[in-house]
Amino acid sequence: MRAVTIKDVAQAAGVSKATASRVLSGHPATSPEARKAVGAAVEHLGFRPNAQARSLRKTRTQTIGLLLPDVRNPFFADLAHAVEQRARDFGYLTLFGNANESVEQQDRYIEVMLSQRVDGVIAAPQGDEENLANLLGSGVPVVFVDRVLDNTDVPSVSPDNVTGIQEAVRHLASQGHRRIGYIAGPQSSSTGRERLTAYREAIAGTGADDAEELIFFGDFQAASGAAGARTLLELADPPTALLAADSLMSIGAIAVCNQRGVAIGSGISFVGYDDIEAFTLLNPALTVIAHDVDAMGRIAVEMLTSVIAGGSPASRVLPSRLIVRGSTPEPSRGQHP
Amino acid sequence: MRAVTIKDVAQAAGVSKATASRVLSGHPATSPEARKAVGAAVEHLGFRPNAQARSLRKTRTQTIGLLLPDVRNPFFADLAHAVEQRARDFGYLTLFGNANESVEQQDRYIEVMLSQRVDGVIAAPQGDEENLANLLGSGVPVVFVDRVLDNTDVPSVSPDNVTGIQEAVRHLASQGHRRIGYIAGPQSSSTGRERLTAYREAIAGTGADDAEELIFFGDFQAASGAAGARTLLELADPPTALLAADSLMSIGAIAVCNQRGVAIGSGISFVGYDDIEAFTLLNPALTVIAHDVDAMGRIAVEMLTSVIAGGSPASRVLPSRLIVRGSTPEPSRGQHP
DNA sequence: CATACTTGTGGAATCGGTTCCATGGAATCG
DNA sequence: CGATTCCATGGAACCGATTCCACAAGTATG
Repeated sequence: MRAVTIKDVAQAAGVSKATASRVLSGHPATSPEARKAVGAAVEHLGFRPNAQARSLRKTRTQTIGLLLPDVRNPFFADLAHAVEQRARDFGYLTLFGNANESVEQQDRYIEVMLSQRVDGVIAAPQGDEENLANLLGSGVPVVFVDRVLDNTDVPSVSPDNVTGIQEAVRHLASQGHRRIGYIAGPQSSSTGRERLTAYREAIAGTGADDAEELIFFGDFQAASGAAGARTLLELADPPTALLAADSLMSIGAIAVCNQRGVAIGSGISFVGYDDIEAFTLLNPALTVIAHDVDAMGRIAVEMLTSVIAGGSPASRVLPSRLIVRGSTPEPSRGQHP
Repeated sequence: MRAVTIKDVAQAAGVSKATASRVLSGHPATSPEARKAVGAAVEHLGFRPNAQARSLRKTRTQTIGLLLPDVRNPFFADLAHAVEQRARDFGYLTLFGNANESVEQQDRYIEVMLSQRVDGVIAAPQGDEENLANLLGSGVPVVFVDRVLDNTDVPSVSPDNVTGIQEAVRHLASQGHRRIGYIAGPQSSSTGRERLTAYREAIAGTGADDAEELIFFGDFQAASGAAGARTLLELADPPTALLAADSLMSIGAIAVCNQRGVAIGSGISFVGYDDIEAFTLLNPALTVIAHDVDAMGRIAVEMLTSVIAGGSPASRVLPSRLIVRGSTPEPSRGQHP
């Protein structure tokens, strides 16, 4: 069962390969008769062009690579979905690479994508420039998403890591909280660093307790969120409010609070990161720092197509905002401040 | 900045293209000198073989397609991750196709995958055989995962849709529940049909109330779970326990219960489907029907490699089991039966 | 009416690898 | 020692599309 080729189509239509190809690619210099004959042959034979052969000849593959740390993280799943949908609009196929939170696997995927000759890459980078040297040195158009690397001039779309945290800290302080625990992300990522700085500045601005013991350093994974909650709850003078720097660490921390019978909303106030669907299930629902993941994915694709076309779009920072729900109630309503 | 080709490598190493190719593909008939020279040239020039050209000549692309309804569903995200990891072990790249719960997009992705000449496809099919005619008629090896299509002899890995539901219904009945509401999946999918049949048989077996009004037909999406919970809670004689046939409908239903102040665990008992991480956050934690998603993904890949190798592996059904947690408490402990 | 410009077409080259086949030299055998 | 086998190698064909180029026929222009 050999696949049908354009040669078979040409033969069946009584024209040359060249003419068949022109008809199929919508070239204007084709006669109505040729169009009709080729169309009929394609239909009859069930011809499906070989994408490999096409992209070998053209230099474009109409494929972009999307390099993510982990699809199982709801934030990245949403991002993947948004990127894929928008890429489709531009006629691009998206090749997902799941680095599985490892720089080695990230490197392997970079190699694969370059071998596949993707037309461009959208990456949420892990590690530093060195880990991405292959990609950055390849000349392939790249756009960073969610995270940024210093010392590079790669265009990026990232969330505003300052405003959301600021609003959250002020919100908690205005409710009388003085000890606000913070489960930080890894300082190797721009996101982790910027959010921590924002937390420190906001704490200083409100005059709340700035003890270093209130900060736990996690790694954006659920387990580290759990570890953070344990550590902070066991302090001699434990925090009355918790703030976590990403969705998975929020999940881990909430699980620990539940296990220990520390009731969220009454026993402790909690602000999570990313407005994922599951957070609305909690009772009370979670106050979160939200940003528009769909927009982030869409814009990343648009920026990449611009880079592919030879442009050099400016990096963008998308707004974050605090969505107040039941997990950070007014002190008068049962919260011990 | 033209890409480095094997011709450049051959030239730099002072050998022919043929020899360079043999060295690169590990052909035994190569001299140590040739290996050394080619190796050095590859290193020096930064050669990266063009996957397009290679798969054009060989008939294999070392790529498999994974066709899923929606990555944003945590169950499918986990499945995607498992498939990708296992495929990697076999030297395959995974091309994700997100059908976005639409048969049109599914069809589009089938076309893309066939054009890309994937070596095989793992699919959680939507619709019926007709919607997959292109794929099934193409001669490309296919394995179904999670869902099954009748009237086809495609090998599949699916969860045991009977045992888990049975255990859940018996568990609830043994706690004294007589009216057990069921939020069913779409009857167009094998999973939806089998789970409903299991529910009906289990209800009959325990002698609980088998009123048709206790069954709501959803579509495996969160919104339909919410609609189901609303409808069932508004019955003149509402159920004292709810059971939902997938994770997203569970999420929707739980959200509605929370909104209405119907406390899960005390106001109503609830059994969810799929043991996703977020469910453990709930307080009380959710009793669920769980199955081993990782195993499902791994086995699907193994079966597909077997089909690619010319075998015809037997379909497999993986066990489900009930994990009892706080959302279905003993009646004596605060549950009104 | 001769020249120039379109228009549709087919032959052939091309993209970057892999692989068949022929060749020459070294090793092995009777 | 001659015949056979083995090994490493290079030339050339090939995979399936696209595209350059030349050409023939038809149309517009001076």
